[in-house]
Amino acid sequence: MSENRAITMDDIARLAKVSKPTVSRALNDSPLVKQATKNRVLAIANKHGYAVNRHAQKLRRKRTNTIAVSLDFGSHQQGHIADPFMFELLSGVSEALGNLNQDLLLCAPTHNDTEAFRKIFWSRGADGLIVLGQGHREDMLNEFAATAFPLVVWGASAPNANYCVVGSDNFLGGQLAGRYLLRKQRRHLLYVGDTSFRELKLRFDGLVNVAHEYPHDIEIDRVELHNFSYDAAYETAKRYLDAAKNHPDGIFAFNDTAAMAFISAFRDAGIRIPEDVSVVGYNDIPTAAYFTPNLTTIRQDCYQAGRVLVSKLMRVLDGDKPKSALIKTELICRET
Amino acid sequence: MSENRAITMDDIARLAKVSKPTVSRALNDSPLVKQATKNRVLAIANKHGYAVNRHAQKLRRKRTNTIAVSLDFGSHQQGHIADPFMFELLSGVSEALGNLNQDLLLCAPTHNDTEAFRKIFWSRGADGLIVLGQGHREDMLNEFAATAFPLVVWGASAPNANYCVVGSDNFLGGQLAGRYLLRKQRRHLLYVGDTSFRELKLRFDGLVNVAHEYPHDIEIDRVELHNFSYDAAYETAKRYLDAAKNHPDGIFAFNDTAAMAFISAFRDAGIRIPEDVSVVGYNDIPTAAYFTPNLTTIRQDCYQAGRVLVSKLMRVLDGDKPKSALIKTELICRET
DNA sequence: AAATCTTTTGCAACGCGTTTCAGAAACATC
DNA sequence: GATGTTTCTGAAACGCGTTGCAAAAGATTT
Repeated sequence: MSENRAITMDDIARLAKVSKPTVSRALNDSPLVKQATKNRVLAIANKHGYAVNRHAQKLRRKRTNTIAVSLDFGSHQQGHIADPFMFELLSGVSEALGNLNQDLLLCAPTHNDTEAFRKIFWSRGADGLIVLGQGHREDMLNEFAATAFPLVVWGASAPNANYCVVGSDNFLGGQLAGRYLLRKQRRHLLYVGDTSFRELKLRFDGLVNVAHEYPHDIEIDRVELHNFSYDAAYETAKRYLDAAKNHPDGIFAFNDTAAMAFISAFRDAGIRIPEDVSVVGYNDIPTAAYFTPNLTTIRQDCYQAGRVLVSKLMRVLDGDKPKSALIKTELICRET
Repeated sequence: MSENRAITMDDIARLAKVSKPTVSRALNDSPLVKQATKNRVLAIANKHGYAVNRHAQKLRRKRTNTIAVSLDFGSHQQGHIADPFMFELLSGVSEALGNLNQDLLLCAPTHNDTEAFRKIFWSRGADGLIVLGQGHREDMLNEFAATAFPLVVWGASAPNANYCVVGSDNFLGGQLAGRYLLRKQRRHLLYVGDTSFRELKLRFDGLVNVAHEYPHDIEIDRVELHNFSYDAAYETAKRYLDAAKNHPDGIFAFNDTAAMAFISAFRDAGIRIPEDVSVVGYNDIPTAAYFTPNLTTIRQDCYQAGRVLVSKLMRVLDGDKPKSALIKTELICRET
């Protein structure tokens, strides 16, 4: 075990008394090699704990079987990190990649991610890129896609996007939330979220759409929330309540954290929830189910999301130009 | 942009009218190359968006500048995933690795991770391994370490561990929780956690230690919780309450999720929290601060954790045998 | 047994940087 | 101007698999 030089394919070849190409072919289960030879080579390789040097391999082949995944954790300074949902999404992607025997190179984008991503790609660090959370980088991503950079993005598809986007059916999500609130006899709705993000705008649109088709007059407010932390949401809720003459009776928040923050702020202001105000969140993060009150929310299937993201990317790698896709989106009703 | 053949170092050499080795040295900022030449080469390389083929590079050099990180998400079937704290830890590790220009290869261990890990290492997929959550795999890890497999583990150090372990000061964490509960005049404590995990045993020990040094008689119960999901914890809490004649007035749970589950179960049983029972969790996950009631908990500094894990591993890679280390551990008191 | 076709195997080249070592160029010393 | 140093550059080899192609071995046909 303690040889200082790593064991190579040449060693295996010598031990098996065949040539190096034969070993290579045997390990790759090539039909060119006789079964008996294959067995012998494999046995010897196993016995010696041989593993192909993947850099030599990747150098020669042109595929690296590695997918870069970009996930914005948020910075140390900001302190707060991505929505817990992103973790589940990462989990789904990880599983899907694992099933396809692809390595997962995790990248936390920094200030100039453009350069970083390009570098990874140009240097053959990965065959393609999965971006979890496009944020406001649509232009960059479009530019990437234009230069045949294989990528797939989690989010909402822009009309002019020339790359494949996989995401929750945000419009439907908004509709589901809207219908739920209207069914609860709510008439004055509040949407909480930064509509400069395409996903969040679609959720708002879905809400508005349902409200407009409703036979009664529905009032819809909107609070633009530019910071994703709980504390910022809480503060925003406070300010909103201070400024508003009458408070809404239904809230649809762009994520569960914001929903929880608004619930807390409203409660702290003496408003009863769920009696006076119904609230719907988004993502069904783990704590949503046991928040007090249990949070009604919109769930996305993160495992399906992972699978779809990965399979789309594989098609991109094959030269296809797959269509964007929507992930199963459903209301999880937790009214007590 | 659309040449089908990727640009190589030879191309840059030709364009800069120097030899390939000179380009290599210029890109690596070697003192052997004249500054003027360096500038010229770099300019040309930049202009053409050249990036070193990292597989050729890694093949030749013996370091890959890649660190594998093993993170157990839990399986699709189980559905539930790792503690949110793991996400923060991953974030910390990611940041620390990024600062050192190391790539992060994310591995979700499967049924036979032993083989998987070995393969990664033997195949030069990574220089070393960071294991987030050793679980019950101490033997495997010991075996790994014995064969000069560079690894660092997040968790608690076993007496016989021959690898470096970085983790929260679990004993201190238990003490902090214990002191907090005793300060609140609690006399009948309950520890919730699977003490077959070394970390969780230490937390229990810390609690017991403080109780024993206390001038009054303290009763300590223990519930072994083998499933990490909220629902399982809730069920366990229910069963515990059904079986117990009198309930405890202080709870220390091995993580925040379990703490929340116990709080909910106790409340659902008509027990007032925090009036009747004080509860302390562990990890300070994002939702802890805005759970109702706000959860008092033990916080670990995940960024420091990431930094320490990475720097220890770097020392292992340099042939050192660094000592295990404890991470800053503090009580976050959120009594209202 | 010779001729033909298949199935297996091996030689040599290749992919793309890095490193060793020798040699050229530039500069200093006498 | 000859000699010795120091600084810089390039030729060639190397790291380790994979692949094109030719050759060997074996099977089949005549």
